[in-house]
Amino acid sequence: VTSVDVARRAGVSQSTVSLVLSGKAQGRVSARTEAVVRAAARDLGYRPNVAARALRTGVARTVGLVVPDVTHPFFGPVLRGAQQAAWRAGYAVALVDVPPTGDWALAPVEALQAGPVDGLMCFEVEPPEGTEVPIVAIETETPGVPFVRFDTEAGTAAAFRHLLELGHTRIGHLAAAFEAPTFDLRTEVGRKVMAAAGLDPDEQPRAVTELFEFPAAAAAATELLDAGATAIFADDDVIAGGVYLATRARGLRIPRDVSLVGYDDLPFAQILDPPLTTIAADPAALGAAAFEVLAARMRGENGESGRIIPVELIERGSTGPPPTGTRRARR
Amino acid sequence: VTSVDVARRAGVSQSTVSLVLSGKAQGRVSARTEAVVRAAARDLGYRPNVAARALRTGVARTVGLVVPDVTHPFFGPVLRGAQQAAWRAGYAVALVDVPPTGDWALAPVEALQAGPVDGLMCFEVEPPEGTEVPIVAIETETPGVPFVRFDTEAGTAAAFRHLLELGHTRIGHLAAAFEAPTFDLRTEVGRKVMAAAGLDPDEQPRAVTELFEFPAAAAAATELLDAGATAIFADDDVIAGGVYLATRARGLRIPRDVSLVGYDDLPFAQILDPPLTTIAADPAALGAAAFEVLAARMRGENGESGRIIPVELIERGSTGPPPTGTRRARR
DNA sequence: TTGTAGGCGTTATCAC
DNA sequence: GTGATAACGCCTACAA
Repeated sequence: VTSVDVARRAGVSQSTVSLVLSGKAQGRVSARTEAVVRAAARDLGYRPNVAARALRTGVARTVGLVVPDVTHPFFGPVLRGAQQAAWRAGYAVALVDVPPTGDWALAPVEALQAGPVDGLMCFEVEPPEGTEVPIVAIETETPGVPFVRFDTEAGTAAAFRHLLELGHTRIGHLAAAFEAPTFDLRTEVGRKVMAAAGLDPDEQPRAVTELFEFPAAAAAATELLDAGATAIFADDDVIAGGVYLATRARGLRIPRDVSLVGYDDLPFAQILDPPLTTIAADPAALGAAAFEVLAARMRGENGESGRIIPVELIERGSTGPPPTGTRRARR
Repeated sequence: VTSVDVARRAGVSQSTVSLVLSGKAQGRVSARTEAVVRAAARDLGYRPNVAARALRTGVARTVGLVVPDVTHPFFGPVLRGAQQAAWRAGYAVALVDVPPTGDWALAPVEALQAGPVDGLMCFEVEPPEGTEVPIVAIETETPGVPFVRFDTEAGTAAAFRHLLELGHTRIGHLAAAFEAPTFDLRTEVGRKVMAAAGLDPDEQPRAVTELFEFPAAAAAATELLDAGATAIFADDDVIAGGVYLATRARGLRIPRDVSLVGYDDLPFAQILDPPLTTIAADPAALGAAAFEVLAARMRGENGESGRIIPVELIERGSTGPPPTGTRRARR
């Protein structure tokens, strides 16, 4: 069913149908004609063909969201936030999951360049070079590209200060191997805060996990435990989850033997035993903000260069004072 | 940059370009010409305009995946599985998150009908009526619609039998209020298995949670605890997570005081304390299978009417024998 | 082996 | 106020 069918049924020309249905009928088409057209369209269940419209107007009313791993629980809410904001603005969101490795990693993104997308939101993914459409970077930064990100500096600093105030002097960093500015920043801020507190950052243990998976994180956490850490800052709640596994295997208890701070406040943080102290970030807000910044860019406004979203330390049960000397010596 | 630009640069006609680049040049275009065209296309960075192609061919090479809640951790892997299968077949996947409530719930789906999509995969969402494109239902069943789903009967039966074999005679069902065949099936199978074991299903406690969220599930779990359940079958791992919260608040221990079986084997199941016994289902396989069935339908093959994917009981630490009479009497 | 021509369903610019 | 008419970029008979 095309606009021609509607026109025929309404007894008008096809262009009148187009005028009416695209809302440009103001003072150009009589109210009577307009009503007839609308009725005909409804009766026929007419829906404009998006391909034809896109071809004619050069606009797809679709934006792409590129993520490195749909599987990570953090993305669901991000997508939902972006989707809602986009929906309100009359846009659809195409989700693209780029394969973690390999040179063809960007193949899916390139496919989008072909025109089905009017803009791109890249989450922790380096925005492709030489793109025609507007881009917004999420949780990553590239010169000249507008961005949306969390206040990682404040979040990380809050986490380390919390541990420091509890009296810890041996704070391990359980880091993600994933290459992204947000993780680099955590390392940097952590070192700075510890240095400011009189600790030598180079003396503090550090371990790296390749995957955002519990067993991998547990292996890395074990290194930290072996290095005598009494507190651990994990780059992410999933990684923090690995610490629960590692301590359990060692017969250690959180927070009695080791304190732990995670990052993201994923839902499962609250059901762990003890519940995880973590930095809460609102992923839906991130997604929505990303779309808004992108929308402004698509409208041609170049004002806003980025947006930083606040985060918050949630103290739950996984942090406490360091163990006394005797208890620590036990192992 | 259009195919006309490529043609001009290669010194051939536009149709020759089209022939070459759509792979239909076999024995119709000379190797030399073909090489020239390809070079020109590469130099110019030509990418066919999908809108134009879709308009001309009537095919979008895109399928939609409709989910009720992107936020649930189960979907990430489903999407990834579908995405991979689709990608290999040259299709893109458009993710659509339908708002959980309200009449406009299907608005996003309707938007897709307009033509941007060649097929639809509906996850736990009632497939819309009178659709033009092929549909496959995931984890839901509608007469006449091909489906892909897990072997819920086997999974549920395995869970209940496991509890029964452990000696439990008071088995609570912590159910999701979410309206879906897969959940109805769990109730039905659970009752059947218990009846077969000589238990009166109507005597067994049952509680319902509206949301797939830990606090809500915890509230419902508390009812079951109050009703004297010594074992709980949860419709889902997230819901099972609520039981950890509820037992902790009550000072009860899993599995000493109450046994628990979840469903889905979400990643966090392994880091809970004790690790959760659950029914493992492979969500990526589900997504991939859904695309395959849909692809067959899109090819016009009407043979396969559905596919059932096996699941498996993973015994971890959350199940054990029921407490002795004395211990139970204590509370 | 290559080129010509027509049309997919819209929107937008003009005449009427 | 309304209706022809011309693109948008691509694919595909069919003609040369």
